[in-house]
Amino acid sequence: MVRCAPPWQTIRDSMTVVTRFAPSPTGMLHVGGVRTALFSWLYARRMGGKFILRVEDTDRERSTDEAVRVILDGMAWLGLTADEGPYYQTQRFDRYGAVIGQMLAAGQAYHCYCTKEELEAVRAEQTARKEKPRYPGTCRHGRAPRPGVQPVVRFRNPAQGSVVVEDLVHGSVTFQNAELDDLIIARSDGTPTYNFCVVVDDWDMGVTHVIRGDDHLNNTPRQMNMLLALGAALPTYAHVPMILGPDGAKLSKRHGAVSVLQYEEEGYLPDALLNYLVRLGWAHGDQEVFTREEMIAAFDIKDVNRAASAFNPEKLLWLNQQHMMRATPATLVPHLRAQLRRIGLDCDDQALLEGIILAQRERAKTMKEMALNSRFFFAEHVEIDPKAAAKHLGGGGRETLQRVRERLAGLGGWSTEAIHGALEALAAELGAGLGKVAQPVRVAVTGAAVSPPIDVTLALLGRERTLARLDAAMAAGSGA
RNA sequence: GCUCCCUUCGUCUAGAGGCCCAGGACAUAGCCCUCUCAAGGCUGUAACACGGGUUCGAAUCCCGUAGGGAGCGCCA
Repeated sequence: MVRCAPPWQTIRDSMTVVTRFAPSPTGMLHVGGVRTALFSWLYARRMGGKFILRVEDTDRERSTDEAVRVILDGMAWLGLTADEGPYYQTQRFDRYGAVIGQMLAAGQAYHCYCTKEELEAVRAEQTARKEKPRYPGTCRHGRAPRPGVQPVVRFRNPAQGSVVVEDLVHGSVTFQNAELDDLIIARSDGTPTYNFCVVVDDWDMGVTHVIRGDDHLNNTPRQMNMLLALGAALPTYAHVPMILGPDGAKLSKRHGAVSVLQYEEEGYLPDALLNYLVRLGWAHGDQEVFTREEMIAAFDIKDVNRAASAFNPEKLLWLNQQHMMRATPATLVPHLRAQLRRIGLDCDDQALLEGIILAQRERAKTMKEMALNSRFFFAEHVEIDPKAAAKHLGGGGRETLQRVRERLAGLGGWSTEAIHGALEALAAELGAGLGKVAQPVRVAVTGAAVSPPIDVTLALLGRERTLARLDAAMAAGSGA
């Protein structure tokens, strides 16, 4: 992970766009984070720039390996490949320490000997007075070290003037420096804090466009002040709105705030998830379905909306099916195989799997659902749904099955056309509609009253299995 | 409480002063197609948060109000 010559020190083209996704592994990567990552990735791709992945793990207490794994695997599954990284902040502590030392020496930062208890007391008073809780500046103008107190380091924020954030999605936002207090950049144990690390990292890595959740908009002026103090160039900011749960409330575990990998398990296609997420807060005319290439070609961070949007599972489902129906069957085969394996079915017959995909994709919203609906193709014996049997195998049902069996057994070829012709001819002889013949066969062969067209179903199933199941259904019927 | 942000159909959105008694999509209702279920096609219900301005004219500009969100941490 550690490299001798970090790329940002060798490649330094100020003209190219550099974006980054900097998740913190304190919680699972969910759709909210993924969308921010997507916007950064898309923008870099669109501008022919670079996309960096950086893991913000400065909070060693709350960071977990599991969360890091989900970030890495999730990004890989989605195909949001980084041009650099992953970098880890915990491996850059020396660098942060050096910058802090430099700022201390320059008077841009200072030691603060106030204890947590003292500060909490001050905050309590301020809140009681209905004031904004803030650091009172006790140590700002120098203070003798206090025995037994390990000091923190605070950034000396300008007291006067204002900072204007020229945000790509919000426009200009002005903050008064008087509203900003001196934030802690190093804890008493010496470890640097988030707001400081991002600043150093984005600076070192040459990030030109900071695209992140709008919960960071309030942090931006302080970060800009630090960048200014360091003599660094300011990046362009774009604060994208957050995603709400389907109920309009904050994204919760109940819906949405689950690991992205959950969507893989549920049978969603990466392109469909990405397509869904890009349309949350962004649009390109009336277009709903986008391929990756189309997204890259049409995307611009400037077109992103300012308002938060609610996650809608139904539309994701619809889009997933749209992508399933537009994909080349062969590209879906690995997905189908994986889902079949989950339910204990192993099949490596490429032609059969492609045939099933073609037959099933317009009646399944996810690859998981497709696998579930296709079990009868592989099972040794089918369990016949009693309700379906009662409806279609009673009365003359069994007699119909016998006649179908005779026709199919003597059929010259085993194609959808041949099967279709035989069943239709039989229906005509019986003076009934195709349904009168197809439904009993469907129930006998699939166990249910629902399946792809009967000719397609039988063709895929094969003559041997078809006849065996017709026999089994007739035998079961006579026994009852 | 203070600071900042946000507000078009149930949901995602188009709309950058007249093209809008507001368009598309999901969902929903009905119809068509049809061997089942789907997919597909057609039709319908449904929105500019509210109040003032500016203007010949406002969803679009300005000011308020209300509601929602974020930040105010030795969390990120």
